[in-house]
Amino acid sequence: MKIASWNVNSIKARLANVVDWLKQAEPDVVCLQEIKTVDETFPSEAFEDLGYNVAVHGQKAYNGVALLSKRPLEDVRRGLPGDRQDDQARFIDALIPTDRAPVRVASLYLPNGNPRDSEKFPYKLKWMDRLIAHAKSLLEQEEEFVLAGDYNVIPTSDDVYDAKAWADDALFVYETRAKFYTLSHLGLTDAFRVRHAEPHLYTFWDYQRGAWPKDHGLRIDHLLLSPQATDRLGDCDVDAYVRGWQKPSDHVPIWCVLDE
DNA sequence: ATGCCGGGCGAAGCCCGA
Repeated sequence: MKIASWNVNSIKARLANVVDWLKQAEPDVVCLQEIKTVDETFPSEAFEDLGYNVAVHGQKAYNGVALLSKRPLEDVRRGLPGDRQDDQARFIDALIPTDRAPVRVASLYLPNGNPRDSEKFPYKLKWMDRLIAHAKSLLEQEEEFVLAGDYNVIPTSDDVYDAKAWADDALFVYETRAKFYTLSHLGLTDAFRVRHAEPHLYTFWDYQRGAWPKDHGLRIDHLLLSPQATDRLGDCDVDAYVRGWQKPSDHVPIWCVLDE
């Protein structure tokens, strides 16, 4: 089962790209972020025509996440537990049956957190605390799971083109990375790093300053796997080529295969 | 790294992203 994650930066603006990529990549499950639209205007038909079931947790103009799956999407849950005041659409998960154990797949869009002296930074850290608590409860329930999405976290200096330039950014400061390590140290595996040890491989390149041709990127989209999912991990890679297409997202898909 | 690009909203120019 091939599971992919992609921050598309507006599903309406990116629909043609997403459909073209789906036809080539043929993922079984897709986690989308920054769809930037409400559930009612999400272009579900385009994906249903390709054989996908669709679950959406949308929001007008900002954020918004969705799941596409060729297998059934069961027990769909919208929103990250832990803060009833939080109305930003940044989390959806569902249980997906497979030939082996069912896998719970989450599509998450972790807050950016900049500027660091604004209320956005503590919101990011609190959101990460809630994600840690959610992962703990999934582990306690012994569900096999994949937490996929745009984490807005640069895990190490190997994951950024210029670590010094990003030293004080909310994606890379110590508090952010410490939360990410707390999450992964629960026993989760950064699937990409199982298959790729070499530094300076990215999932995001800014639209500005010629970041793509200069390969000034960041690795901020991640697939974190539970222990049982890690036991099934096959290949894992980034489809960087779509960044070179016309009208690209600034992020590219990351995917992994869970053996069956 | 300062939003220079790109999207939403809504019909110009501001908000937002990383």
